[in-house]
Amino acid sequence: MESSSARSGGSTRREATRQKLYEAAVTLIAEQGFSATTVDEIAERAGVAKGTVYYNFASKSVLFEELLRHGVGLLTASLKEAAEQTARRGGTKVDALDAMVRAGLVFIDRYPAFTQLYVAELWRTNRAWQSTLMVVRREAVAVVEGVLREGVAAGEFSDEIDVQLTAAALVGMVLVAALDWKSFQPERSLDDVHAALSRLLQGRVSGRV
Amino acid sequence: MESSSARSGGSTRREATRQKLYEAAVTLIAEQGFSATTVDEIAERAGVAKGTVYYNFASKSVLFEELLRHGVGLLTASLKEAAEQTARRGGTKVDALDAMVRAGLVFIDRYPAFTQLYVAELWRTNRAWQSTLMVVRREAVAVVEGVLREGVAAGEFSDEIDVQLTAAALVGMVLVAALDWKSFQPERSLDDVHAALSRLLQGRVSGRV
DNA sequence: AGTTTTGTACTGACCAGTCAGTGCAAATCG
DNA sequence: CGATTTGCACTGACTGGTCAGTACAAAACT
Repeated sequence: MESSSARSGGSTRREATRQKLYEAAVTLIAEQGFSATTVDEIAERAGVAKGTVYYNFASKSVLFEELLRHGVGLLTASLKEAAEQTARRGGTKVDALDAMVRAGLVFIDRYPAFTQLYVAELWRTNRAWQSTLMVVRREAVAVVEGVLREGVAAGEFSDEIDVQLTAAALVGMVLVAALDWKSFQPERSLDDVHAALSRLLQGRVSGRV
Repeated sequence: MESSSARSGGSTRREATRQKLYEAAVTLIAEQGFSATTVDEIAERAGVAKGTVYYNFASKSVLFEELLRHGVGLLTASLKEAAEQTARRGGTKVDALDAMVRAGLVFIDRYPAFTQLYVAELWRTNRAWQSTLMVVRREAVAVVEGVLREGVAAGEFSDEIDVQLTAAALVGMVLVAALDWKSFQPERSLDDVHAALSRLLQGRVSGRV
């Protein structure tokens, strides 16, 4: 009954084409923006005929939306994994936050173009994929908010903190620092960057410990 | 010798038109991005003919570049002012950082569209105004870096902090938190948001004080 | 044998930038 | 004084090019 080549869903060939298109689109759109990137360019960089793009995706915007969903899905999974692993090992909530900072850095290190593109589109309004982006953002930030809330409940964090705003600020801290790293001092190591952010996170900038 | 009608520089009329064009362009580009915004739209929103745009600016990109310079100039000045005022009053460097956080929030509160657009374009590569943006960014971040460096020199901050990266992270923290505030909970007061960020800045989230 | 990809050619909407011309107020002229 | 010129600011129809999306027959995969 079962086919020998394990196929879960679509054919492998088609999946490979879609993957190539994602990769081509992500770098081009990160560099130039959505509107300035042409479908011809995407097809060419993917090494594929233009018709193939439209055989695989209903339109340019749909391609982009699926790309967004795909990418943020990876990030969210990675953040969750980091938080859960820390919990399993009996770490504190600060440890969990720190692990998530690292997971964020690893993600950005691996997919800098996606991150760039995500930031560039996130606060736009009046765009077709706005709602998709909103949903997907909530999922990611919610992971951070969850850890903060648990920390408050456990008495590890002050109950005066504003969970939502603090989560956004933490995400912003990592995002901007990492993009800066990649853009302006790419020779530095991930550990190095992580150490700097850890210090800031734990208030060891101003305070003597 | 001197003319009776004291006119310093350009005519008032022209200046007013340029201002209208700036205002129209900033909101449209923040919403849709540079490439997706047409010159016709900008002209229409400014209540001006298309030709007038080209009478006042050499091209669409030039209009945008001057807009960027103009906006970041305002921000930089405001940050400097905050730092200097704190110094004059004999505040600590943490106080100065805090004052700059507030200045940043005030700026974003007043010019949310500009901030949006700035973030969206900052990490793009291969764009015409890339170099302009780079210069202008350095100026703004340099103000924060300056305060951090002085703090280290004065022994107020650990000399192990990475000035450049920490500055970027702080800017990111304020930027993203503020955009989140404006986008998702605009009813909150500036003081409220400032308080949350202050707490984070001073490590009063996790640390017992 | 059905699915996927290719290559080429095409369409029609859209858009940055141009240009000949208008309106108007101050300056110059006769 | 009235008539004419000058220069600035602005206008909006027009042009030349670009690009998303379509069409389709032949080829390549699985």
